[in-house]
Amino acid sequence: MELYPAMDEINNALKKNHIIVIFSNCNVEYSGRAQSFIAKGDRMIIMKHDGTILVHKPDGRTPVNWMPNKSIIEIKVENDSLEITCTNSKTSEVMIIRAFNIYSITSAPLVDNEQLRLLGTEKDMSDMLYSTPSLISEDFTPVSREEQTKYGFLDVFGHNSKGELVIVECKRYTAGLDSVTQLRRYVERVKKSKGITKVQGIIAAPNISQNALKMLTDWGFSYKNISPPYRFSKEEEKQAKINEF
Amino acid sequence: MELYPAMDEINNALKKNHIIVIFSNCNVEYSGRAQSFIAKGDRMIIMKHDGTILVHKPDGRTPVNWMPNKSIIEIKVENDSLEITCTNSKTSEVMIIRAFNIYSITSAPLVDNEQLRLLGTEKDMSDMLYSTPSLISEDFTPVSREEQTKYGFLDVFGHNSKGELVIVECKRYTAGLDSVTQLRRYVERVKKSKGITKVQGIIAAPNISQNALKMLTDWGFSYKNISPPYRFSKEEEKQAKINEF
DNA sequence: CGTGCCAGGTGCCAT
DNA sequence: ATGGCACTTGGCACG
Repeated sequence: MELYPAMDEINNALKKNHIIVIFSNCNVEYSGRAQSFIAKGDRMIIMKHDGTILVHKPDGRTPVNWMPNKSIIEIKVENDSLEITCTNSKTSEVMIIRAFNIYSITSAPLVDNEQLRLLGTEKDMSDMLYSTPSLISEDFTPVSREEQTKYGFLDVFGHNSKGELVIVECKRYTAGLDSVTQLRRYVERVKKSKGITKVQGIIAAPNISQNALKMLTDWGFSYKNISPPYRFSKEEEKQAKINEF
Repeated sequence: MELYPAMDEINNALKKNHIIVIFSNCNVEYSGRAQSFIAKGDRMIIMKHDGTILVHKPDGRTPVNWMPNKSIIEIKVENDSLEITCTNSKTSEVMIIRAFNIYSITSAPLVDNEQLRLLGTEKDMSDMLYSTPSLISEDFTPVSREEQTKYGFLDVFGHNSKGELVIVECKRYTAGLDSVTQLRRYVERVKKSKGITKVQGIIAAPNISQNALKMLTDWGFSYKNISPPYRFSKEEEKQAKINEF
């Protein structure tokens, strides 16, 4: 495809706020939070109307280069290439794509007002523990969940029958060393704020690494094997079907 | 576009290991590590020949749904839709796309053997501090960098002239509470392993949050303002913006 | 806006 | 495979 017609076609599609996909042989230069370069190769360039730009290799889940939304696109023809300069003033980033061959340009005015509904997050997990505290222990009364208390952000926070405070840190995957240090930080913060020495710390997760478990018990905390919920409730499923029509 | 021809075109492109881009009106259902659903809307579907599948909304950097590589794609025509089922046996995930309208299908045999070269990572930063330790202090002699010592992962590890051990934790962005707890964990590990009480802990970063700085000093550690190579410091960035006008 | 923290995180490299 | 951790992390919620 010739460079000038390609430039015109892209600029037209940009003007119409279309989403644009370009298959091309190009190199990419990036400068901003870091600096990068990738030499000539066949790639897919995606331009979204919010100013997001993605450059994808033929393989892999993650774009090899990208620019955040609200980026500005400028195109000009150089000797042997289409030079696409993407700048973002907010983040002080620049990405320059030099396309030496353009195989195809596709664009379309996509409209999508729907939002993803997701179940099985850590929030769902802490909600579950809040409403069914016996999953943690018969001797646990939750007080707050997923809240920014004055002691910090605590997943589930409550007390036992002796009145001792209990802090539960949820992880939806394997808990590692970082999870334990996080719990420790919360416990220390509460201890210091309240001027008390006895606070129970619990990690609730479907799994925990060996090192993390050792560090956990060394610090006098405990582990409870709990998996996050991951299914829509009956009501939500019904609602999903209704929304479709 | 009719459903049967669309199915044939996609299957042909899959057979040829092309990268495929489909603009369509579809809903998407996901089940695996969590569960999700998004109702009908215009989206871009990308199929890569390594089995990666991405579903993009017209906006945003992140795909609304996706499947990891080595996923298997099966397509069939239902009453009113093209049903694209993506399964990954390794991760036990399933994604089902129901396309009610197919606006366009584009495919191409992209070849890309190049790899991204990236500068300004945390590794580059620890390399810099290792080769130019005076950036930390005139009284600092590094011994190892980015190595799995028997004390754990330490970014830069060394000693001062009094023979006291020094641990430097690098961050290429603003250091937060987690950075401080990470440093503390490393310092404690070394102290315990060596049976010593005096270990210097230093955070090297271009910036540090107020809370993190307080926790850092509370724990007797210190902060050194250092930017990763190839990245402007906060002040330089500000200056750069001023110079633009 | 910065700060904190989850994510269906992803990717890389180590044991 | 599991684990420990950085990432141009991205994204959101809250002070």
